[in-house]
Amino acid sequence: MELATKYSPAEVEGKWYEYWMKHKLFASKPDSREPYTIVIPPPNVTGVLHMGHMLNNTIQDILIRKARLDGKNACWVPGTDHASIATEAKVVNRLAEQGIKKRDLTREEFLKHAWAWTEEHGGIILKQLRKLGASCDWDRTAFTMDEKRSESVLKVFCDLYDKGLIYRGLRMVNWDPKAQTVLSTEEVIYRDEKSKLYYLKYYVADADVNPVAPTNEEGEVLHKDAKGYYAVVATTRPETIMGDTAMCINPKDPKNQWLRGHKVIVPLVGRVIPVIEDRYVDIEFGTGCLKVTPAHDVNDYQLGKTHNLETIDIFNPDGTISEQSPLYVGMDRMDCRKQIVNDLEAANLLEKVEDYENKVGYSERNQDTAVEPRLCKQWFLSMKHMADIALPPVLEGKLKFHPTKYVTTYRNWLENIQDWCISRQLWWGHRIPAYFIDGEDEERFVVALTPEEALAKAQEKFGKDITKDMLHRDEDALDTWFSSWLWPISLFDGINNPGNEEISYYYPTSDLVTGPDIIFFWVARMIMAGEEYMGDIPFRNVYFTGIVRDKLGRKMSKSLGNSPDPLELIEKYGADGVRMGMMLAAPAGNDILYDDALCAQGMAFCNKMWNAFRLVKGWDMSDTIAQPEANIASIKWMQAKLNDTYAEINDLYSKYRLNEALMAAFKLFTDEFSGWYLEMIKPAYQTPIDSKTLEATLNIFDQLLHIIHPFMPFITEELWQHIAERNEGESLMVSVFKTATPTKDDAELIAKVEEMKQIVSGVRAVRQSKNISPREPLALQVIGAAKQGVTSISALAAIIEKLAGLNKIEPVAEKTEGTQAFLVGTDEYAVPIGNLIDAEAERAKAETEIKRLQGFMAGIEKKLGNERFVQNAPAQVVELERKKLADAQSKIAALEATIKALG
RNA sequence: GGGCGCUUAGCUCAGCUGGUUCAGAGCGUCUGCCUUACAAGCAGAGGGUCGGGGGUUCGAAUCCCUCAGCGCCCACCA
Repeated sequence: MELATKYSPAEVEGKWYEYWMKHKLFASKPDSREPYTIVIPPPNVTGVLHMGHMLNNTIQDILIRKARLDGKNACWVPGTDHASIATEAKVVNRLAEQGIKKRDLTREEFLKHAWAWTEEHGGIILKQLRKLGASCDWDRTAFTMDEKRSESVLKVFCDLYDKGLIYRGLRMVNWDPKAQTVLSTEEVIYRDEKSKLYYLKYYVADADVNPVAPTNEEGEVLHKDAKGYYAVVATTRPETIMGDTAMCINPKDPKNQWLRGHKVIVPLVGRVIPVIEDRYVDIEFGTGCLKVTPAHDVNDYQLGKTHNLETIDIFNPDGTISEQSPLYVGMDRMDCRKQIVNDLEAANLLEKVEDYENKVGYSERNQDTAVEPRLCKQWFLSMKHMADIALPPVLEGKLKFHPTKYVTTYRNWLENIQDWCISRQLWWGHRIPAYFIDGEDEERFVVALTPEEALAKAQEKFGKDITKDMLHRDEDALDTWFSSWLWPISLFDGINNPGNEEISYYYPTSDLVTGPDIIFFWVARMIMAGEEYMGDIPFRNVYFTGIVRDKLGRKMSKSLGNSPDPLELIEKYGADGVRMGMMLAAPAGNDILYDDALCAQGMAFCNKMWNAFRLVKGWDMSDTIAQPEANIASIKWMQAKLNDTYAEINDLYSKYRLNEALMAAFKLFTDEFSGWYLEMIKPAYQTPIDSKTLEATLNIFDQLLHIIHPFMPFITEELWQHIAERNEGESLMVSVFKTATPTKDDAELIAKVEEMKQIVSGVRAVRQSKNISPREPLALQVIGAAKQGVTSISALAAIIEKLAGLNKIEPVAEKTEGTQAFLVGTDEYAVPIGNLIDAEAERAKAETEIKRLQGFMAGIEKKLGNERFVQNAPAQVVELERKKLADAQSKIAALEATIKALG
C-alpha cells in the first residue's frame, strides 16, 4: 500500500464523523457505568461559530472524550438558546428591511416571523461544531424554548411566585430605549466616556425674600447678575432639567447656606422648585448644588422618595421627549441635549462647560445605546434566599471553580446581590404566566400555569363574577437567563418529571466549561436553581476559559477584522490541527493569544503521526529472526515512559491543565516515540523487523493514539483503524484505555535511558563540532574502568552504537591522545578523532569549565563551612551539598586529565 | 473608590507549601544536514543577575514590606 507522505485531514475527518454518527457512538443512556456529564453552554440559536466557541467546545470535547476512554458513560448534551433580546432585535431589523414595523404586527404575527427566522438560521452553529469534531449526543439536542424547557420555565415561575420569592414592584430599572425593554443590572455594562459637565444657572425665585449671597474678598456679591441671584448646578445631562423637581444642597455645606429655604427656577423651563437639603450631596463636587430629577436617576429617585418630591417622566419608551415635558416634545434625548445646550447658552443660562470623564451604562446587547434609568413596574425575583443557598457549596469547595480566584468574585456578588428583574418587554421568549383582571385596579392579577387554572384562582381570589374574557395574560416575556438557569435540570426533564431516571443518573453534571463573563448571568444562577430544585449543585467543577485574543493581545472583533473564520481554519489546518493550536495557546484560566502558527504546529504534529505510522507500516516482518536484546530493552523502556507520562497526563487533567497535558502527549510522541524509540528499533534498510518487536510497536502505537485521541480525534481514529483489523462499528473513541501504574523499575529504566541518550547526544555533538558525517563510524572510550555507566549493559550499549554510529565501545583506564571528551554526569567519555582535534580549543574549553566548577565549589564550601547551615538544614540537603562538592571535584579531575592528555 | 490577578529567555507560559548539581518547556533564533517515515523534517547550539528596592532566613524566582507598570471585576458622586 502506498501512502502519501503528507496527511490530508480533508479526506479523513468527514468520513470518521459520519462513522461515529452512523454507529451512534456519541449516544448515552443511563446504565451501570459512572456517568460523566457536560451540558453545553447553549449558543444563541441564530448565532455563528466564532473563536470563543471553538476554544470552549474543544475543551468540552476533550473532557468528554477522555471520560469515554476512561470507561465512563460520557454524555455531552447540546442545545441552543433562544437569546430573547438578541434574537428579537435581529428579527426586528429584518422586518424593518422589509418595511415592516414590529408595532404594526400582532404578537402572533411577530412570533411567526421569529420562528421562521429561527428555523432558517437556527442550529447552523451546531452543524459547525460537528466540523470541529464535537462528540455531542445530538439526539438530545434541546432548545431553551422547546416544549419541555418552556413548561419547566413556567412551572418554576409559578412555584417561585407561590413561594413568595417572585413579586411585582415599581422600581427604578435600566431601560434600553432601542430594544424598548427593561434590563437587569447585570445586563448593563459601564464604559468610560469623555463627556461634558455643564454648569447651569438656577435663579432664585423668591427674590423678595432677599437671600444673602456670599461675597468675595473684595466685598463683591457673588451669584448675582442683572437678573438677580442664582445658584449654579453642574450636570452631565442638561436635557433632564425638564424633569427637575428640586435642587438639593448638603446641610453642612457653608458655601450654599444662603440658599437654604429658598426656591429656584429651572432654567428655560421656568418651573419653580424648592431647595432641599440632604447629606447625600457631595459638597466638593461641582458647586455643591445638585439638580434632582426623580424620574431619571437612581439617586434622585431615592431623594424624591425621602423628600416627597413630584416625579415627572419626560421620556417616552423610545428615548424621545414625552408630552410631560413643557419643551422639546418628540425630540430624541441626544438631539435634545445638543439643542438645550444651545438654547441655554443663548439665554445666558449656561455659566460654563468643562470636559468630564464619567461612566455611562450601555445595554450589553445593544452596545451603541445608552441605558436610561426609568421608573416602572416589573417582575422581580427576590435574591436573598437564592444567595443563601448558592454560596455554601462554592465556599465549602463542594463545587470547585478553576481557577479558584473566581470564588472571591462569586462571593462578592452574592453578598451584595440585588433582586433580579426577570421581566422583559419582548415577545420572543417565555411569556409570563400572570393574568390581569379587567377593572379599575390595574394590579389585580393571578399567576397560573394555564388560563383555566388562572380563571379558577381569579374567581377564588376576586369573586365568582370574574369570567374568562376578563383575564388578560401579561404581555411581557421572561429574561433569557430565567430559562438558562434551569438548563442542567431541564435538559433531563427534572422540573416536569422530578426523580425520573435520567435526572437521577446524570445530575449533578460533572464539568461546566464557560467564560468568566457569564459567572453572574448564568453560573451563579444555575447553582441557585440547582440548590432550590434539586437540593444539590448542578455541576462539580466549573472550568473558566479565557478570552480569545489575537497574538497582539487584542480582543477579537468584527470591526478590527482580526477574528479568523473557524471553518476556514479547519479547512486549512484540519480540525485536529486547529484543536491543537487552540489548546497550545490556552493556559488554564488565562486569556489565549491565538496565532495561526499554533494551528500550523498542530497540523505538523498530525503529519508527524502520519509519517511515524507510514514508517512502521512500511516494515517487512519476519517470524524467523530472533528478537534482538536491544529491542526488548527499547520496548520495555518505551512502555515505562508511556506509563509514566500517562500518569502525569492524568494528573494534569485532574487539574484542568489541558494545555500541559497536550504538551506532555505531544512530547511523548514526538521526542520519545518518534525521536528515540523508533530509531532504536528501526531495522537496517531493506531488512525485515522481527515479529515480536513489530507487534509490540503496534501495541505502543495503539496506546499513544488513545492518549492523543481526546485532543485530536480524527487522525487518531484514522490511524487506529489502520494499525489492526477492526470490525465495523468498533472505534478508538469508545475503546476503554488504562495503563499500568509506573513502578520503581520503570523509573530506574527511564533514568538509565536518559543517561544513554546523553551519551548519544555527546557523540553527536562531537560529530557536529568536527563536521564528521553520521555515516562515518566512530569509537567511544569509556574512561576509568570502574565507571562504565550504562555502557556496561549490553542491550543499551548496542543501542548507543546504533544511534551514535559507533563501531566500538571500549572501556579504557585513561583516555588516549587525539580524543575529544565529554561528561555525562560525572562519567567521562571520549571519542578518538585523530588529527581533527583542536588541542588549544579543547584546553581552553576545559579550563573555562574548571574555573566555573571551582567557583561553584567555593560556594558550596562556604555553605558547608557555615555551622548554622549544617545545623539547621535538613540532613538530606546537607548530604546533597556534599555530593555536589564531590561531583564537582571528580569533574575537575577528569578535566585536568583531559588537559594532560592534550599534551 | 473597593476587590482580585499579573510582571521569569525574542514571544507565550511552567516553576512560587523556600533547599534534588548557580532557573524549565513550546515556539522563534543561530549552525550543520535533502540520513531510504516526516525539510510541515533531523542533529547540535546560543539565550534569563526570575519588574525595581528593602526585609525575614544558614538558604528566596518561591515568604513579608514597599515602589513602578499592566490587566480584570465590582461600586448610585451629579
